[in-house]
Amino acid sequence: MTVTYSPLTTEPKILEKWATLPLPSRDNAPKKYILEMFPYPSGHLHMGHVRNYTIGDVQARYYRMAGFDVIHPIGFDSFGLPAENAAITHGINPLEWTEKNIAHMRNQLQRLGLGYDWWREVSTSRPSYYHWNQWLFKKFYEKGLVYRKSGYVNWDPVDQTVLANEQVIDGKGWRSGAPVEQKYIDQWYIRITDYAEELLRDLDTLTEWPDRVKNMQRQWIGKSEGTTVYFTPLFDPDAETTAVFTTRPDTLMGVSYVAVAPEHPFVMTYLTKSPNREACMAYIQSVLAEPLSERGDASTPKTGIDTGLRLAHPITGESVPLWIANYVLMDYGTGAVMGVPAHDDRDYAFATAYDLPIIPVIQDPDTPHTAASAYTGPGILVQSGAFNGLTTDAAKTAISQTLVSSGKGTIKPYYRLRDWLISRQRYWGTPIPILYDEQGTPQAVDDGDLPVTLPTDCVFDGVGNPLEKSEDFGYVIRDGRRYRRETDTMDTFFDSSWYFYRYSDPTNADAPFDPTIVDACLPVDVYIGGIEHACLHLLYARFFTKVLRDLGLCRVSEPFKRLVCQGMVLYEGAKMSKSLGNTVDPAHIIDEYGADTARLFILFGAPVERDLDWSDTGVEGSFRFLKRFFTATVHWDQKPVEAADAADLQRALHKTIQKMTHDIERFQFNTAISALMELVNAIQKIGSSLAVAQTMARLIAPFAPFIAETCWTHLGGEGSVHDQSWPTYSDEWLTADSYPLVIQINGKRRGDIQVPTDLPEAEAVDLARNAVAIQPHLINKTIRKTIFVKDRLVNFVVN
RNA sequence: GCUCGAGUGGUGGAAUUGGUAGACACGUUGGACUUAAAAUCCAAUGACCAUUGCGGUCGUGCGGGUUCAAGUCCCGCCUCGAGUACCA
Repeated sequence: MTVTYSPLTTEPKILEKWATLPLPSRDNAPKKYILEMFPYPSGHLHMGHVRNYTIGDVQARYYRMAGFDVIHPIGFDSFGLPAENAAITHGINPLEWTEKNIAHMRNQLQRLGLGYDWWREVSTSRPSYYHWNQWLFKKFYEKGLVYRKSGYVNWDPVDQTVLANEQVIDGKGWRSGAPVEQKYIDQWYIRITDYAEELLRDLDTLTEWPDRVKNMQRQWIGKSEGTTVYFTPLFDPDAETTAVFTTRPDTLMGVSYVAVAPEHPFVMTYLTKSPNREACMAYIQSVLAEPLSERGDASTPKTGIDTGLRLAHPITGESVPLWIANYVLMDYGTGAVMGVPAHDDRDYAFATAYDLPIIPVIQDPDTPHTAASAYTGPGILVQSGAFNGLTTDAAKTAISQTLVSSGKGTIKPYYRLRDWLISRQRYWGTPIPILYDEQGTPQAVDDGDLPVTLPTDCVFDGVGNPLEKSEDFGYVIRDGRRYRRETDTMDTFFDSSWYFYRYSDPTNADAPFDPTIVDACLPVDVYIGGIEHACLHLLYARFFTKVLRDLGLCRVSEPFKRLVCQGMVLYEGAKMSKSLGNTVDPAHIIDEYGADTARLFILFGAPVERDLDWSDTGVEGSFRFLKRFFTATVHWDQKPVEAADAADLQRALHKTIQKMTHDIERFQFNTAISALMELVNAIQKIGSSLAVAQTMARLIAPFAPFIAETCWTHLGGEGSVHDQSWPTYSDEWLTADSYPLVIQINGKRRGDIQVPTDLPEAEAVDLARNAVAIQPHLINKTIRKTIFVKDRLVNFVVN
C-alpha cells in the first residue's frame, strides 16, 4: 500500500503529537529572541497575520534546529475600541468578547503550526498586565515625564476620543479613518520630546533596520538646526521679548516684519497696548473659527493683521512691525517667525499681499536677483552692513554669534516631534492611576492600591466615556477624604511599548519584570511586522526602552536589533479588505489544502519585504510541490540512486543545504524554497537514498512543519523532526570535478567547453582558443587581449 | 515641493564581489496514461530572423559614460509607489 500526502487528516494528528512532546531545552546555548508584532484579538486571523507569523516561525524553527536557545513568544494586544464597539452594538461585555476571541485566535495560531513559547503568552487587558502599565506610568510621573496640559487636541468623532499626533494620518484617525476635529481639553502627555535627540541619534546605530523606516522616523522627529532670535518690544521696555526661530539667521538683515500665530501668548498679554486691538481681536476670532486642518494647508491664502506694535531689530535696533498671521503655527518653533520676503516663499506671498517691504540681502552668484519671487538658495550677503560679502554659511555663523554675544539669540535646534498624548476617553483601556482631591489637584494612586481595575457596572450606550457614569469607579475615600478618579484610560500604544519585556518574565507578580532576566533576553534579535507602525509603535517602543534604561530597569538602549517589515497581502492587486469584499480567509485555505500549503505559498510567492498578490493557482502550485516532495522523500526507495550517480546526489544535496542556510539567515525564503524544489527535481531524475530523504525532512521543517514531521516519522526518525539539528554541508561536496568554461569573443558568449575544476589559466586559454565552436569567430582575427576568470570564463578581445 | 524606494519574459520573481540574464514557480502549448475527465508524468516556452542542419540579431524603464565585460558602477532623465508637507 502506498501512502499519499493527505494533510487534512495528518496535520491534526501531528498537532496532538506536538502537544505531548516536551519543548527542547537548550539552556546553555546562545539566545535568539524572535518576535512578531502581537495581534489585536479581533477573533479572526487574516492573511497579513499568517504572513507575519509564518516568517517568524521559519526563523524560530531554523534557529532552534541550528542550536540556539530561541525565545519565540506571542500574546494579545487586547485593549482597544472594537471590544467596546461590540458592547455598544451587540450588548456583549468587552471582557467576554475579548477572552472568547483570544481563545479562538490561539487555536488558529496553533492550527497554522506556529511554534510559540505558550507559557510566555500575555494579554494586555488582564489586570496582571495592566497593573504594570499603571506602575510604569507612575515611574514616568515621578521622573517628570508625565504632565497634564490643556490645549487643542485631535478629536476623533467616530471613536469618540482624542488621538496623538502620530495617530492622525492625512488629517484622519489612524483607526477610524474619520476626519479629526480640534477640541480644547485637559489631557495627559508624556515627554517623548525629552528624548528627541537620542531617538534621532541612535537611529544611526540601527544598522539592521530598513533605511525606509529610519528615514521615516528621522523625518517625523524633524530636527532643524537654527537660531532663536529675540526681538525687544519698543512699545514697552519692560515687556518680554518675542522669540523667533529661524534656520536662516543669514537673512536677518532682510527682515521687514515679525509675525506671530493667533494663539501666541503674546497676543493675550500685550494686545491691550495695540492701537489696533479691536480689529486684531476680530481677526483672531475669525482665524480660530476655521478648522486647523484648513489653516495647516499651504494652499490656504495667507492673511494677517498689523498690531501697530513695534519691535526692535536685534542688530540695527530699527523698528520692525509686529503682525499676526494665519500661516504661523503655534505648534512649531516659537510660534513666531521673522518675515524675510526676499528669501522665503511664504513671507514673499504675505509681503506682496500686504505691501510690506522686500529687502534682498542674499545675492545669487549665478543669476541676478528678480523681484518676481523669493530667492531661497545660497549666495553672498548684500545690504547687510558689517556682514556684506560673507557667504550664506559664513553669515549664519557670524550673525548667530553676534546675537549670542549680545544676549539677543541662542543657537538651539527645534524638533517637529510633539509630546505623546496618552489620554483616551474610552472604557476598554488601562485606567490612568490618578486621583484628584477636592481642589482638583492630581496625585498618583499608591502602589499598594494598584492595579486600578476596570469597573463592571458600566453601560455601553455609545454616549461619552462609560467610566464617567460608573458608581463603583468614580470616587474613592482615602483617610476620610473624597477623591475623584481620573476616568481617562491610556492609549493602547502604551501597552504595546513594553510587552516584549514582559514576555521575558510573564508571570512576575511583584514587578513588570526582573531586570536580570530582561538583560539575558533583550534586545530582540529579529522583530517582524508591518511598516504601518514605523512612526507609531516602533517610535514609542524605542522611547520606552530608553526610559526603562534610565529608570535602571534594563541595560539596552534599543529594543530591536534587526527589523523586518513584510509587505502586504493583496488580492488581484488590491489590498485585502472587508469593505472591498476581496478577502481570502486563511481558515478556508487550511480546510482545503492544510496549513503547510498556506505557509509555503505565502513564503514562496514573493520576497518578504514586498507585497504579495494572493494567487489561487499559486496555491495549487505549492500544494503540488508538497505532493512531489512527499513522494520524493517517503517513497525514495521507488528510485534508489545508482552508484554512478551517488556523488552527484551528494553534491546536489550539499549545494541545497548551503543555499538554504544562507537564504534563511537573509530572510530570502522564496529562493530557499526554490533551492529545495531544484533538489526534488534532481532526485526525480537521479534517485535518492534514505539518508538524503531524512535530511530533506529536516530541510523543509522550518517552512512546512507538518509534512516534515510526517516524512520524518515515515522514514523511521525518532522523536520530532523539530528536535533534530539543522543539516550541515561540507565543502568537499560543493566543488564539482568539472564545469563548463564559458568562452567569450569581445564579451559575447560564443560557446563553452567542459573542463576540470581549478584548471590553470594557460591550459584553459589554450583549450578555449582551440574549441570548435569558436573557430569561425577567430578566422582572420588577431587576439589582442585575453581575460581569464578562474573557474568561470575566458574572454578573447579581437580586432 | 522635499525625503526615500522600485522599474527584468504573458505573470510572481532569480542573478555573492561587475563575469553564461531570465533560476524556481504560475500560466500557455503539445504529448503520455484514461472509455472520458480529474490527478500525475514528459517536452517546449524572452522577442525577432533563419530553419535542412549549425545558427544569428536584439533584449533588464529612457539617454549617455566607465570597462575586455554592466541588470549590477557613474552622470542626466522618465514612470510608478511610500512617507511628509505653510515646520519658519
